[in-house]
Amino acid sequence: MADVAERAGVSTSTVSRTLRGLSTVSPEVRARVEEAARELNFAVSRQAASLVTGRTGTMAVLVPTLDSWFMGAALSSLAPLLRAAGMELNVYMIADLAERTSFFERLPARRNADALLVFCFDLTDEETTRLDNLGMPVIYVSQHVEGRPSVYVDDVVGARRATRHLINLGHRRIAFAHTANVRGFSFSSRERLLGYQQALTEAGIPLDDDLVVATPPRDKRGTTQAVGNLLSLREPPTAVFAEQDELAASVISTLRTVQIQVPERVSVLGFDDQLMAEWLDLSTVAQSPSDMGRAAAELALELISDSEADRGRHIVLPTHLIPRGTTAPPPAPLGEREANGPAQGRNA
Amino acid sequence: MADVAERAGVSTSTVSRTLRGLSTVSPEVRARVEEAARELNFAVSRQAASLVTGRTGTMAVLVPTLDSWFMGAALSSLAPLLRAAGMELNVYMIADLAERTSFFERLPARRNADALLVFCFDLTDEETTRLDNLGMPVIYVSQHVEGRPSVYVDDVVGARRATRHLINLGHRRIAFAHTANVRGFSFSSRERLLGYQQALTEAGIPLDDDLVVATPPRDKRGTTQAVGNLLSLREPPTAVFAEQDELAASVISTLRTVQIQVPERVSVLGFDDQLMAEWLDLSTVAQSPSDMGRAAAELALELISDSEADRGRHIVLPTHLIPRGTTAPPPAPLGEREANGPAQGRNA
DNA sequence: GTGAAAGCGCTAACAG
DNA sequence: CTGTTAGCGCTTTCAC
Repeated sequence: MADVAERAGVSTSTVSRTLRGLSTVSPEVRARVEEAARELNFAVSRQAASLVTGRTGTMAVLVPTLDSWFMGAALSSLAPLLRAAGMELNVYMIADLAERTSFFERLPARRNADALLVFCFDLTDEETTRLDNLGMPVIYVSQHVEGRPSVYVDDVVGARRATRHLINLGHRRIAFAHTANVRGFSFSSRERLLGYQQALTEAGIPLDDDLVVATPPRDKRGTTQAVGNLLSLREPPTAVFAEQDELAASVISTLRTVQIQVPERVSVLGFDDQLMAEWLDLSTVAQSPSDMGRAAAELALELISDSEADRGRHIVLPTHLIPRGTTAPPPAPLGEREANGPAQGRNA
Repeated sequence: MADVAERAGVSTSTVSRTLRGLSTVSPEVRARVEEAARELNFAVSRQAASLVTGRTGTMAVLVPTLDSWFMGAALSSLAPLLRAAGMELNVYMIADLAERTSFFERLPARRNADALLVFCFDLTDEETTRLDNLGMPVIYVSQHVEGRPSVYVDDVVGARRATRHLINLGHRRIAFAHTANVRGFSFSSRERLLGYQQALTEAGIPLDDDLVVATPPRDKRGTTQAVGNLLSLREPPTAVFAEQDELAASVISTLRTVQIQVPERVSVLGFDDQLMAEWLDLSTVAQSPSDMGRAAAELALELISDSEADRGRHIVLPTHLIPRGTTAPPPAPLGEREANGPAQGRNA
């Protein structure tokens, strides 16, 4: 910066003021400084600046993974907002319990960011408390934490609607497939199960633990086994509500492999409405991680600039049921089919 | 840090030495300092540290998007390496030309990172030169730049292999579908087209521009139109090589919508080997963005710590053809089928 | 093995 | 409107 000052024939203060866009610089001096800066390829060191301002110009995000549809969409929509606000994006990815422990022990974000966005974790009270003392606004995304700023969709309601859709179609044996919860790494899964259970109970359908199956994430074999468990039940389900589109896709693929038609024999319903849902003509519950990312970024920027702002605000975004081709009425029971001909004609 | 020093009854120098793990601290003092630091929840300010060391402890990555399979996988595999090296991950996402221009003009990463990983961009010479003067190692990922460290797969070879697979199956009318190149935002696309063309030429099959179609990324309508163009040709293709799995999925979905069986009537081949390729039983060319991310991170760390290291090194990772269920021999020509009965029986 | 002191590059009063 | 000055919190000589 001294170089720029010298070249422009002014003091470093003036260079600093110019580069920060303060209006208290005369136009001609501003022009000289800007040119000098350009010629010297000068860029302000955020490090040095933050040392004195106390602000880092960085937004930190804590994520369980980066290779998921959800995180990709959320971060992609969040990034332009940060850029517009002149902030950088610092990603802390925590993939396992060891990294998690060390993160919460050392809290490396401390003093190195102006706000933290925590995505998708199922945090313990202790962890939440630890974050309270981080010295910066912490926003919870895709999860709600009592008394802290949160942005999420109502997974319970979404899952309840989804299940009701299946019930309305006439299904009574409805399975719920979820990804095995790597401890504390999936907040929504639990909530969606709850919604599923609520819908069944409301409809007077008894809960059956055998209909709830888990599979490790992105594991073809796991899905095959889970589906196998369902198919070998005394009274197998006529519909499967998968907690995520990816899982739904895997379930469909498994069913079709064994010649079980979807939706004629078994209906499958997802959650997310990823791009692939359209390709697969998958019925699903839509949520928008992009909207969540944006809302979270806006909230964070607000909390950074206005320390008076409401620190307990919850932003709840909507979900929508998108009925497509993988859900249909259940086939007629075996007895009736034999008596009345093909199930197709039952409702004609 | 002064607080920690006081609490531990030592000077800040000693605290600094302790926290950085230097061995010139006596065990008992070290213990005292560490406890004081823990009690005070102290975390070193990277900002202040970097001001004097000149190193920021940050790796910057420049990416065109975050919501793609490729970037997700690459960043997910890269993150643990950085974490192990005690570095943070700073993401610059550039989504359009305006952001791109401003990034290269201002180069905000200057002095705010120790190395820069540039992903997937089709850079101009001017941009490359600009990065040369960034004052930190710049590693190009999923693209090669003459004389600069690069990590990539050989898209030309991969695409040639893919095309050859189709030729070997008996196809002669082979289409190439690629995503419309938003100017300068897709390096691989061009290379894959080249490989496709080479394979055809080697096999003595004339190139036909009508067989090369483009569609905006992730645009169902665009795909429908592109496929429509192919189907309405005087001599339509019997195989489509899609430059990405996602595009292949979209093509298959379009074809099936109009009752054109895959692979009986038209074969479809992808590139990437995403998870969805398995669900769709999609034949494809596998590449590993995870390996690329890891290799890039390792290379970057090496270049940071060893300024003598070879700055022109290229790391080329392999691709593999994964034949699955969406590629098959072409149907017998119409004339022959009429003469000889169903195509199925032709080779019996 | 430890402390004192200088200074990294910048911003924020405060004068002028 | 601009310059001078004093740190921000750390690391790094250099003494001891």
